[in-house]
Amino acid sequence: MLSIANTTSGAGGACPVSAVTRLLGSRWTMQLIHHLRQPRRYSELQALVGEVNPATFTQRLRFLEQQELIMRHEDPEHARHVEYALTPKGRELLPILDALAAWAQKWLLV
Amino acid sequence: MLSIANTTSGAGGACPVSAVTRLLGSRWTMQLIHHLRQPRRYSELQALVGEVNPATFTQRLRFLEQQELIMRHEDPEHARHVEYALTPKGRELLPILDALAAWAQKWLLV
DNA sequence: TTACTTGCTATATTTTTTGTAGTATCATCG
DNA sequence: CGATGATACTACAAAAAATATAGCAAGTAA
Repeated sequence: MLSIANTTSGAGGACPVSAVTRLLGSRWTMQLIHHLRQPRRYSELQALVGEVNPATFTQRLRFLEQQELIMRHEDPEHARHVEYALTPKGRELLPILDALAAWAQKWLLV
Repeated sequence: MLSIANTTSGAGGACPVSAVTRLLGSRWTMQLIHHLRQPRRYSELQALVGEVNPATFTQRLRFLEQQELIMRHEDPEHARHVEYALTPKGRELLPILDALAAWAQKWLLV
């Protein structure tokens, strides 16, 4: 039996889909990861993602860092130069985001 | 000017990932679709998804129906019997949810 | 020196989500 | 036949999340 199937019965506790949405479900998260395909600086990322509020944006970065989906790297030579990059854990979401993007291309942006 | 503007996103308008998150980004949405692998009645779905608030839950169902990801079917014989099911558009998200679940299995649930 | 950029933080306001209660309609049981 | 219970919601106040806007310290460029 598939492990996905038997988790559908519970009250959402151990269901992997609900586990995922606790990580990726809040606003901007998926865009953020998407735009971190290559390492980016704070302001760069902010511009790419769009109309994000800086407080939310920073909070999301901190959360994703804490969950080990991204890494924050501050250049000690030049402070004020901060780069964010995906961890392996985060990088493995990219094919899924690609699939979502393909779905969107097909069904949304015709 | 840097090449930020001519990428897929710019200000988030036409980026397929941001388009997707406008549909799936709010809470419960992905769980909802996941549990609609087979058609379900309102209360059944509610129990599966877990601790959802009924107002949010209904709002989400209405929104997904409006976006044509799910269909609402009311049995005319027995009113009060309502079933929700995925449309083809919605059904094509299931492999992606499977991939997310697999990612969760690997990285989240030991 | 002065102005500007970067990577944030602070605060008040708006929007979303929640908790809890309630309701109309029907079926079923006694 | 009336009481009881389930179903599919709706209503409304309160809590939580997101937003707009302003500001700030440290560095960099002119």
